[in-house]
Amino acid sequence: MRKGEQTRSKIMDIAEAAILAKGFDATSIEEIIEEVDITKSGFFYHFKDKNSLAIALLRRYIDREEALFDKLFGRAAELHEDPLHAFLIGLRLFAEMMSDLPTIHPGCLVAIYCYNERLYNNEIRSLSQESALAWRARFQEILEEIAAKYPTKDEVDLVALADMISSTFEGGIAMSKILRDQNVLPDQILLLRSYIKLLFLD
Amino acid sequence: MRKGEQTRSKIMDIAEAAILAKGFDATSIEEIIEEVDITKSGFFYHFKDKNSLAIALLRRYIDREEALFDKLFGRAAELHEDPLHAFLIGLRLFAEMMSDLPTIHPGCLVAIYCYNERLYNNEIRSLSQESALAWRARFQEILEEIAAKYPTKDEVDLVALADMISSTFEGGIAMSKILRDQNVLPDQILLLRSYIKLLFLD
DNA sequence: TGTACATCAGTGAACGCGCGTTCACTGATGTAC
DNA sequence: TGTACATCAGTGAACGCGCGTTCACTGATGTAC
Repeated sequence: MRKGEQTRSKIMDIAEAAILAKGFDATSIEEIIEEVDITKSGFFYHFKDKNSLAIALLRRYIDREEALFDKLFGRAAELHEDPLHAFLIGLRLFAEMMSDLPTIHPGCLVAIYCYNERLYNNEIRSLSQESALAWRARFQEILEEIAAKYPTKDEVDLVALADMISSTFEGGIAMSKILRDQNVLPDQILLLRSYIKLLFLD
Repeated sequence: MRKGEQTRSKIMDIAEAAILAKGFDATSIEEIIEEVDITKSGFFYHFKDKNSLAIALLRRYIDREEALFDKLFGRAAELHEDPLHAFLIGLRLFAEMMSDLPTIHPGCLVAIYCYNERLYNNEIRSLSQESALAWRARFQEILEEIAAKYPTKDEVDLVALADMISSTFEGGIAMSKILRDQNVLPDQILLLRSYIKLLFLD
């Protein structure tokens, strides 16, 4: 890795942590560069303005989240050939991962941005929406495969059910933060899992 | 209502709308007073600083939310004497109310603050946590009454289940905003209702 | 009923500071010949 | 192998503006006697 790339990702790491903890506006370039140990002009060598930092962080975050879900539910599919049981395993792996964090989940950048929304910033809104639609598509596909094999015990819209995974994630993070209790997020994921089980099984 | 009180609540109304739309830091006193049509000193006559506006807004928001839940689930209890069915009715009323909003749900102040968190501000953190604990207590009581009568079809922690109502609310709002689709929130509440039904009934 | 004083609900001007941004410059490293 | 030039990865100083906050003052309304 070239030196510039190293500095650039150091800026992004530190900025992301600060933004997740305090919000975008409350995080100043000044405090970022102090921790990175470069000057302000050094920052502007890597990012043309603060907004392009925000966008770079969002892109990276979305890619990582995507990769995480690939890994998680890919692994689950390896462990069981039945789509429903694989999904239930995936949700448990997900809950375990959220439970094993050393601290409270730092938060979701997409949610942060949606609560720090500047009306003029269309790119961030579009990126966020697209990533939420990608999550929806991912889970919708899984759920349709399940529904083709298992009849549901209650009448539900599979698109809304697909959104429930993201919604549980966002809600669980928010409640974990508000209650200052890191167990809330994994517990909510397990409740979601319980619902999926009751909905499709026995 | 005295003139001062009128101005004060006008400041709060306008500030709340702006904060829910853009976040706390992104909302300047300048833009608030312009819409209220007073001078900056007029603002500081009513609030000693920006932070005390934040606290006043949070207290009012929590009180209103509390009153809304009282009304909703009180009405539901009038409509059915059985605790489970009353709760299911309450959740449907809740979903309907969120569905009938003229626009996308403006957001939850508690969540906004948790994502705009200044580390130094303990009062806001405590107020938020207390209100989340109050929501938990409210729903835990209902759920225990239900569980005493109906055995659950899956092993669940009633405290986590009580948090699920708040979590669904927060997650649904966030996903509604991210997806720019106001149906997401009521749909998620209905899925929560479906889970409660499958968990306790038949 | 009139006067004196207090409180209410603000105004107007100024201040200072932090923050994002710009711009001219620079030493170190890489590349072409 | 040495020289010329280009690119990389920044530095240092300055700027301007918006923002939260302060402070001395003021007209309107309320209250006591």
